[in-house]
Amino acid sequence: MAKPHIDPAPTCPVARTVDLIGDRWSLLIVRDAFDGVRRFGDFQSGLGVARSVLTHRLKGLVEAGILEVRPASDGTSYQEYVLTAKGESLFPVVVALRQWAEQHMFEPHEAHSQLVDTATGQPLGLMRPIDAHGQLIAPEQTRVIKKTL
Amino acid sequence: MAKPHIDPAPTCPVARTVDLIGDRWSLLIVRDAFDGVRRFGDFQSGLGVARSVLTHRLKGLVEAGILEVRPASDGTSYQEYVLTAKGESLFPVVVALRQWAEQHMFEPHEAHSQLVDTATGQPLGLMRPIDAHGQLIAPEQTRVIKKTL
DNA sequence: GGCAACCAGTCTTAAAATGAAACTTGCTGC
DNA sequence: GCAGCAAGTTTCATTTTAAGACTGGTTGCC
Repeated sequence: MAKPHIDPAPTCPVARTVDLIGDRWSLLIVRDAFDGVRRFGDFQSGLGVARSVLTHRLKGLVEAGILEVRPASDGTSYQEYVLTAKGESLFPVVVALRQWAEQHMFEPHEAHSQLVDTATGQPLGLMRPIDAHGQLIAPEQTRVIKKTL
Repeated sequence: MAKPHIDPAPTCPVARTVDLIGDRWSLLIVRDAFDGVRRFGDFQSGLGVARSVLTHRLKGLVEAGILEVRPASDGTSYQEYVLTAKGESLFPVVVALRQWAEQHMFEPHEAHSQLVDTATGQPLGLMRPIDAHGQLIAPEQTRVIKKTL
């Protein structure tokens, strides 16, 4: 793409996040990281992404503080990419995305992987937006206000 | 990007969703749609996206059943792009993304737009992954199982 | 009705990102 | 020591994207 001449620091949180992980690979890297993938080669073969692209994405995610590089835990002198606390906190995003897809992107008879509670083997509860008191809230009951400070 | 030679129908829900809305614009289009934007020109000027790209994205979102085209509500003979039920159900995804960004993508002093409950003016409650009984669940307490049918 | 302005795209072109695979270094295993 | 692996980097052809000119139908207004 040509150099996008857009706001480098949008005040909309959604826009800022999309700037960071709004590409074909970053979110899948994060998903794999939640699954325990840590090594360059494992991300590469698991995702089928070009090495050069993976290099850029990992670098971007590290710079963004979502992943961090650390020495390999298996004794070798290679390195690993591990989710930081900031990266771990993307869990709700990944779960929301997954739940939406499970409901809307598969035919009834179509097989798909599923995220379950390890303890019980049951799928997670549905994530739903709530108001300040924990009551379910619909899109029409919300609005975006300019800025906060 | 060169023609990505990847699985056209991955069994991972996250992957399938990323194939659909994992680009710099689709999610922002959906966000604007939640904000009431409906016309081609309004999406275009609001996002600053190239017209040709917007055309492709809108077409894709319509084909995916996230938006639908309908005659303009203002009496003109133009058309509008409106969220379908499937599109509306992306609300939790957008909210989760927004909440993550509000917490992690802004400096403490930095202004950002905010999503609030229209009735009370208060920000929404935090979305959190829960188990089948509504109890908070952490990433480490979950795992992905192959397929379901 | 006539005409300038507008809407929603399409077309063109140059810059940037991607995919694929070869190439490079520094480990590892034996 | 040496064959092979890990993690990148480089190269090159292809695909997208950005930016903006261009087009056909619609609207506003006199």
